[in-house]
Amino acid sequence: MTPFTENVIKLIKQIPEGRVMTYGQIARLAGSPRAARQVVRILHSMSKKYRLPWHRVVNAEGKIVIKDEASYHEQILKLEAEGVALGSLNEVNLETYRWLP
DNA sequence: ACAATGACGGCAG
DNA sequence: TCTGCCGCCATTG
Repeated sequence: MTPFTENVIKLIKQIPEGRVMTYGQIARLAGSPRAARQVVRILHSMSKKYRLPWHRVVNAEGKIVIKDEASYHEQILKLEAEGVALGSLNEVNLETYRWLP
């Protein structure tokens, strides 16, 4: 476990309901501005071991770019359940929902 | 132990 | 403006 990983986990756990963060934003706050992929990896693997709100993390466009379709739909449902309005292309209005720590 | 990969992002062309 | 390539580095096979 690295400090970066811990930071990422902490940040994700801090995201309130009804808000979202982007991968790049998390990477930046965790100390590695270009390490979005690590955030992805951490989310992917850690969400299984820890209970992380991974569904509150979207890409820089506010869209969900997950490969696994089951998880993709699950994320949409969870976001809607928390009050996040999704566009016709399942995109989040980051101006409105982006969480700033 | 080593190589490939991965829910992305930014800069270059 | 839009497309594509490269960086990033922990985790997984």
